[in-house]
Amino acid sequence: MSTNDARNRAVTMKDVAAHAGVSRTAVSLVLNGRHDVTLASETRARVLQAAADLGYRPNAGARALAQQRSDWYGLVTEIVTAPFAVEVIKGAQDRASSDGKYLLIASTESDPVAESAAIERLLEQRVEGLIYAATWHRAVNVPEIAREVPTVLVNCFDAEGRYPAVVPDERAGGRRAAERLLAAGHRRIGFVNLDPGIPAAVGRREGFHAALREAGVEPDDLLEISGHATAHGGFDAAAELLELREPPTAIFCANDRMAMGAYDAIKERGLRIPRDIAVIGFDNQELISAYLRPALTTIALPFEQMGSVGVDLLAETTAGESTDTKIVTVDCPLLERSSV
Amino acid sequence: MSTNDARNRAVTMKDVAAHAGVSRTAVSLVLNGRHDVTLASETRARVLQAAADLGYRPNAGARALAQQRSDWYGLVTEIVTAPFAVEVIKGAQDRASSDGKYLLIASTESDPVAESAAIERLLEQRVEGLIYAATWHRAVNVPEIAREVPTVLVNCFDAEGRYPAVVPDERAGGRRAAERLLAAGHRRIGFVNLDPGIPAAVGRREGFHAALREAGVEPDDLLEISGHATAHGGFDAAAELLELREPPTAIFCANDRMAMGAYDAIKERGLRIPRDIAVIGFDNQELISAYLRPALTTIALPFEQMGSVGVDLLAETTAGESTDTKIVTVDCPLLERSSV
DNA sequence: ATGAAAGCGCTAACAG
DNA sequence: CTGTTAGCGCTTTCAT
Repeated sequence: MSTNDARNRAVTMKDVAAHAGVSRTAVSLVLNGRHDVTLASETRARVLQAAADLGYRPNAGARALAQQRSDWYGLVTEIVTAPFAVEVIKGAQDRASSDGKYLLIASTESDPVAESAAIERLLEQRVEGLIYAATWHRAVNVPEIAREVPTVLVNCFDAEGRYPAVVPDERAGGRRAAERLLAAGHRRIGFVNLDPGIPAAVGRREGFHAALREAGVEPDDLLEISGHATAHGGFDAAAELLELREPPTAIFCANDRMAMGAYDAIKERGLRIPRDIAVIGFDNQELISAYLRPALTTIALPFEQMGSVGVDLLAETTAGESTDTKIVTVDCPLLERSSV
Repeated sequence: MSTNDARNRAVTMKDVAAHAGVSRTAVSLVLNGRHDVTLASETRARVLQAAADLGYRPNAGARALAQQRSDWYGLVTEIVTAPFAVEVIKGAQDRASSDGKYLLIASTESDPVAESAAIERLLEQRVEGLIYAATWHRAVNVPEIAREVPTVLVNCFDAEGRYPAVVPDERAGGRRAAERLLAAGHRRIGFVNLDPGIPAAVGRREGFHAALREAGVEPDDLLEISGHATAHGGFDAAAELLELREPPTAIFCANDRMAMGAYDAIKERGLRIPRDIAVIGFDNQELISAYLRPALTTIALPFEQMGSVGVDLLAETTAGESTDTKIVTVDCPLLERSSV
């Protein structure tokens, strides 16, 4: 057990040096494992022993000040409303810590003023870079102040392309969903899409169509509905689809919440999933998709990976290896469960 | 737009002092809004102007070093698996920032080694206190190292009572659920409980019984089942209840996931909620409860509030106002929706 | 190989 | 009311 606690003045390098009978420099060198300078291995051992004896703990702030380098990245996100934010954080944190960097997380509520203030705070802490993450894929306006430090966007992008960004490959995801359904033999596939215009709706639809055409199926407008992106929206849209003269044998819901609603509409009609009608979702919102009956086959949004790729991009930029504002796209894998 | 950016050496207080033609002390005094000393308001104005001109931004780390006070709290939690962690973070962050404190968030995966390491890291950053939050209410073993700094537990408690803690009032929650059902006229109420032994199961059951007895209803063992705490577990348990010779007219599910399963069991039998049978949940896992059809009436777990109370407790302890390890209990409100 | 000394940006006594 | 001085804990030349 260490000998210092919050009450006693913390053990410093000076104490360690004194205890080991060496200079502060020596201590610093040893403790930082600097092998570019050669020191007597006996000295090294003495220092290590002294540090252990005294329960020495480096002061990260002091080191940052001396080195002019904080080892911190700031992550700003709308944490409150975001079941997804957690995954981005997880991915970013893991990746960052493998680089010896830490994450300072600032949550905002998409209030631009609060957002700028939050970033200001991060800059006062001298973060070396910023990750700006959105909860749904879209164009964003990053506060100007973010330009003072390398910044990368996650699950969003700058309308004028001024920042590097990482976003999900919506198109490939839509294609993958369609292909899965086609592979199961479906030809009449209903599509319950999100609000038209947003990147997720556009991309998923494009991929969906591309896959259909490649399989020789012409997309049918009658089978496509844009619903309100909730369970209720999914319920209504699915109900509409099922009332068609020639109803689809499968439904692709552009998110899991709508799929949840579609399940209800389907079950209400006494139909069985997937025997009578197959359903595939998008997002992989675990809480829903894993617990629906039957469990929902869906396309996952790779939040964790986006977080980690975001940090990669940031590391590159910080290191000055690259200053171009490329947009990296990450794949949306299929999660096979039991609804197809 | 400010005149400094990441490339140029940042503007320091010295620069501001020079620009304003005053001493560094004066700058420090003005910028910290110290009204205990009196300075010429003209000086004050000059300093402010200079700071603005130069785009001065205080260096939080340097200030912390000088003041021997970081203004940081560390929050450690199993973030990955936790849809709830976010809410605790939100509550804690809001409360902390109103005290001028920041939160350093460390996520662990309930691996004790990683956990100690994470705390070690926080201590290196010289956090003034620690909040240790669990994702489900239980007794925990906090790493010894946490003792070096004031620490409070959220949604968990130390088996030996060595730390102050804030936990949900499970008992009152269970009582509230029962009372709601009783108020709707139900007398035969099924109870699908969590794994026996855990605080949530024990407390909710006690409260449930207490309310029943007060209403003159004797708890009936036949109506109580401990299920696996998932949608499947809820499905099976509800099915069992519905097969009873005298089935219940309402079911209290000890969490929303089980309620989700119960819905399916109920609907499969052609029964309507709440007309034929009422359902009440616990936890208020929004993604589920708000989107089920009908939306689920449930008892909310007050994560956000626990986070904020946790910070309060920590502030007290840090300020030395209190060193006792009291356990604060916070209320679980009823969320009225449409299933009762 | 080791130690002395300067400095990172800021605060806080204390003297003017 | 202002300026000087001395740290805070650590890193990093630069002599020795």
